[in-house]
Amino acid sequence: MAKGNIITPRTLSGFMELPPQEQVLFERIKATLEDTYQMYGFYPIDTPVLEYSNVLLAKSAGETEKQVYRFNKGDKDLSMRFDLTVPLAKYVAKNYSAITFPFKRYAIGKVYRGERAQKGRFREFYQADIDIIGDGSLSIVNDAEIPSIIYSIFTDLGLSNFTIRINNRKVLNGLFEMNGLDDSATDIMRVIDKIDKIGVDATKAELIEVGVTEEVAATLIDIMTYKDTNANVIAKLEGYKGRSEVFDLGLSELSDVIYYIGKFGVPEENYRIDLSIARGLDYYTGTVYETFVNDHPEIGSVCSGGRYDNLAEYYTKKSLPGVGMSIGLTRFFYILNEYKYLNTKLNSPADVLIIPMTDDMSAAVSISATLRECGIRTQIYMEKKKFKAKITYANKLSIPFAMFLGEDEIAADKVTIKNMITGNQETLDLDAAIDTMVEVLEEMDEESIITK
RNA sequence: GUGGGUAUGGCGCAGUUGGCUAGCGCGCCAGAUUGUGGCUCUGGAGGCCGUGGGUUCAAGUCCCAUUACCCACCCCA
Repeated sequence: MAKGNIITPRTLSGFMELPPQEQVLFERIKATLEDTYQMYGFYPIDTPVLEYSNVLLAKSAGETEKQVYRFNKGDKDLSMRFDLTVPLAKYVAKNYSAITFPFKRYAIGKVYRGERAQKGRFREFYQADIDIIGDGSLSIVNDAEIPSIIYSIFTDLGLSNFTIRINNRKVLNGLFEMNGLDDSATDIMRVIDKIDKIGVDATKAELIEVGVTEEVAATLIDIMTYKDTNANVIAKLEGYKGRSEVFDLGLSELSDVIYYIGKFGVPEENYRIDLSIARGLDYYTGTVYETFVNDHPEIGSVCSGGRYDNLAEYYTKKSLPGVGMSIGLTRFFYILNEYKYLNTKLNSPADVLIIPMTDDMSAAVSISATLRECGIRTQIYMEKKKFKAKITYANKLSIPFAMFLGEDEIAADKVTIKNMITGNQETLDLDAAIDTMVEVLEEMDEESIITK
C-alpha cells in the first residue's frame, strides 16, 4: 500500500488503552470487586451503553446534559450513558413487578462524559456500582453497609491508606435553614466542597459571591471545617439540635450510619465525618460519601455515592428509595498505576510456558490439558523459533515457569521445569513437576495486588 | 466552554546566539552462547524534527497559521 494511504493509528483523548501487562492487573482488580459484591448478595445487571435520549436525560439538566455524548441515527435520538445509576432507575421502573425488593444489584461498565480530559479524568471510564433499592422504604443500616463493602474491597486489594468521608445532606440543609438560606442551595454546597482545595479565604469570598453574608459564611465555614473524631463531631452537632426538623433528622441518620459502620468492622481511621463533603450528583438527599486515596487527594474521589429518596420518580409513580456507591475504577487504577502501587509480579498471562523442542507437539498438547485441569494457566510456544526466542518469550511475559519438552524428556517420560525467577531447573515426573509449581504459585496467589 | 503549555525514531528526552551526514537513554533485531532468558559486550534497523506557509545563502532552531495532545478552571469517578 502506498505510504500516503496509511492512516496514523491513534486513540481519542480521554480514552484509556492499557498495555497488556497492565490490563491483566486491571482485570484482577475488577474481578475482586465482582467477587466482593457477590459476597454481599448483589445481583449483576448489565444495561446498554446507548439509551433513548428522552429516557436517559429525563431528569438531568445543565452541566450533566452538556457532557452527554448525544447523536442521531436515522430518526432515533440516542445518548451514551454518563453513569450507571440513571440506567438502573430505568431498569427498576421498567421491571418493577418482576423485581423482589429490597433489590441489591451491582454493575460494572463503561460510561461516557464529553468533558475535557485531564489528569485522572477520562471521557470513557469504568464505574463499578452497587445500589440497594427499597420499595417504599429502606433501612438506614443499608447506608452503613455500603461503605463497609468499599472498605472490604480496598483492604482485600491491599490498600489501607484511604479515607471514606461521610456526610448527610439533611444536616447541611438544616444548617442552611438555620442560617436563613435556601435549604437546597446546591451552589453553596459546591463552594463549601472546594474548601480543602482553595482554602478558607477563597471559600469565604466565593460564598459571599453567591449571596451569603459574611457573617453566615464565617459560621458555615467554621462548622464545616471542624475536624475531629467522629464521636466529637457528632457531639458538636448535637449542640445545634432543636432548631430545624431537617437537621435533627439528618443528625439522627448520620449518627446511626457512623454507629453501624463501626459495627460492620470498619476501623475508625478509614471513615470520617466530613461536613464539607457535599457533592456527588444532585439527586442525593441524605447520606453522602466520597472516598480518597490519602496520598493523592488531588486526583479526586475514587468512589462516591449516597442515599436518594426517589430514584425513579421520572419513570414511575412508585416511591423507590435507594442507597449506593460507585467506584471510579479507571481513575482508581490510574492512581495505582501512576504512583507505583501495583504489584507488577502479578501481571503474567500464564503460570507456565511449555516449550516443545521436537516437531511433534502431541506430548506438549496433552500435558497442557493436564496442567489446566490442575488449575495451572498454561500456554504452549508453538512457533518454529530458536530455543532462545522461546525462553525469551517466557521472560518477557513474566511467566514464572518454563517447561522444556525435548527428545530426552519425552523418551524418559519426564518434564524439565525451570523456575524463571530463581533460575532453578529440574527434570521430574509430570506429577512431581505439578506439585512443585503449585506450591510456588499458591504462594504468589497470596500476594496482594496493591503493595503500598 | 475558558485560560496556559508542549509537539524531535516504538517510549522518554537533548539539541546551545539559525550553519556541515539530527544525537542520547530505554526498547527492538542479530551475534558472542545452534537445549537456557534476565546481566555484560559487539554490531544493526528505525526520524523528510506534528501539518501548512513565510523570513534567510542556510530553519529542529525565528515568524504566522493550523491541528493534536497535556495541565488547570468549570464539573465530576
